[in-house]
Amino acid sequence: MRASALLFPTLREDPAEAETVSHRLLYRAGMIRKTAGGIYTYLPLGLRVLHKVMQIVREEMDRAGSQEVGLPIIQPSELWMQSGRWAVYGDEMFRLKDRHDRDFCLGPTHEEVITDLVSHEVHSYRELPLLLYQIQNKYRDEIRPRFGLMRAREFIMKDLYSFDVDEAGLEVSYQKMYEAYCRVFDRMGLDYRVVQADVGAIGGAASHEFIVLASTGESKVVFCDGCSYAANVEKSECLPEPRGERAEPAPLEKVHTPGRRTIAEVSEFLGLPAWQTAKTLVYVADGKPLAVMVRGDRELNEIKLKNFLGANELFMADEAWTRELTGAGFGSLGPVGLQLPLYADLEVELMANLAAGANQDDYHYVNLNPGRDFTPAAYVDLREAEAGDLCPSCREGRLAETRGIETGHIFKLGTKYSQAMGATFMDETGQERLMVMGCYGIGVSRTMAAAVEQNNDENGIIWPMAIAPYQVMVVPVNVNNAEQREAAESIYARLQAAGVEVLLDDRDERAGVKFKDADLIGIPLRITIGPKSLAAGKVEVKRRREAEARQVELERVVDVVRELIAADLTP
RNA sequence: CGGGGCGUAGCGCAGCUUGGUAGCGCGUCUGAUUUGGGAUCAGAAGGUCGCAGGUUCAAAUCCUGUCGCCCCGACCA
Repeated sequence: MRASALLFPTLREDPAEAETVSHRLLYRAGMIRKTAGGIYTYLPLGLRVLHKVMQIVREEMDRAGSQEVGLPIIQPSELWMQSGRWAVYGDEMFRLKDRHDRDFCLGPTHEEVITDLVSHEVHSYRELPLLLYQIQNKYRDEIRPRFGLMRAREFIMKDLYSFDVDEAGLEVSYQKMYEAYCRVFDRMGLDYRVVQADVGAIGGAASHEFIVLASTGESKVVFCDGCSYAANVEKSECLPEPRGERAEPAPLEKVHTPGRRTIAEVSEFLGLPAWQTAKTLVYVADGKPLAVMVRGDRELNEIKLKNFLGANELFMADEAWTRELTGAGFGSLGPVGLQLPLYADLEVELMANLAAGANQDDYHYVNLNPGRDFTPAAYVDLREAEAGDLCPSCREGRLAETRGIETGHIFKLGTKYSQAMGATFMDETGQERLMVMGCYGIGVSRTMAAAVEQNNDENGIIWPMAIAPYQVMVVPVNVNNAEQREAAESIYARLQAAGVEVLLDDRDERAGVKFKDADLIGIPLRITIGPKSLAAGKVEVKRRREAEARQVELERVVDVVRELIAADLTP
């Protein structure tokens, strides 16, 4: 491709609307443009990256023994009514009507459609296991689309569904996918972690997330320094460990704490460390209020609470409602005299002489002791894991914390959808049985953004070789110089002939402009053809990631480039 | 939906407080001189000031409504 003919409108300045690195750089590099909130247009360079990601995904899904299908974007409401999700899915689903006033939606996911298909077309254990996938646009009317491609309303996803005769079969399919996903992210050259995840609304038995590490990521994960344990903080189990010496219970005391609301303010005022305080929070689960208590220096994990309660809807009560229920506002809540069901984190049981609110504005109790002064309905694992925690798996190592972007998620679904959609088969004994399903997603467009989020510098994107829009950019310093132009054309032709994806910057621009653009769009290799080296029969070959270029004889250029590409394409 | 911010030329912004000829930088077009890290000079094009009402002799500016966008929170690939 010639840069003179390529549509890649690079920008010198950051677009005002873009906050995150990937959004900014993809925009500036002329790879994406916004068409509406959370809806993007892919320009030629951006689309090439997407295609590369898709191709790697496709190859690995095929290699794992699955088959590609094309499912409809527009889906009839009947299927969703059958699974019960038409009512449950809520505002996140784009809904539309046809001219006959029939209800449809834009597919946010495809469990219904695929299970319906399989229920009609597959009837025997002899046809199982079956793994089907597609790569397609998904539509979710996000409450708040943001971060460019990271959380869009229209996005590209690879979704794969497995159908097995039993749990053991599902286990095999799940394992296959786990490995296929690792190969996908390995091949793309991304630094990622596989972590245990919460199953969320999709439901099912087990789940892993594939997290591309990036400090700007939305997901927080913990991993053990001693064993292979890794989990999303939403999921990670917390083992209770006592902190400090277990003191003898002291007499309960009520203290005036004027204006002290936060844990930091209260602990400073009382002269106690935060871990000797506790915070009490009032929540509403499916309309019923309740209170939860965690150590002052910990964070409540709402997902754990939601799972424990088996609640569909959970939110924190606002201050007015909280006051109505407890008699005090935020900052003075505590377990004593509470007229609500109270659930305390496991750690609370190990605490002694702790401080907490008195359910009276500006008053706290000190020397509270669980069992003596208050008794929760239950002690439950409710807090969010954090760095330094004891590993729940090996019980020896300590957890470290990192952030990342969830680019893949695999679930064991079980029979939830096969039951609802009537996906059954005849087994060897003539018995009709439900298929056991799994579902497996990769956010293709999000992966593109995650790759940028992880690979960039002050000059722009640094694409991993495997997903770069072009592998090499050939830059003659001055196209008006015949010698340089001819050398560039010759190298361009030879590289193309050798099957290298090459972009020739034949624009009549100053060298600086071309270098800036090459860096911004992140082409991994650059061949610079300038007067100095050309006089010696050489050109410069520079890796985007490195500062220094190497001098290469003209006739060796193709070989050197191929070697560099091969070295950067991890198996 | 709650909180915060913003809509003025393709992009980034000023002007609005105190109403009175719509401005700057980048980009674009023409010409010249340039050509190894976003050139210089000369000239030019380009804007219903998001939209709709209202106040006023007069509105980008004041008022009301509305639409859209961005950021923070509850959702998720």
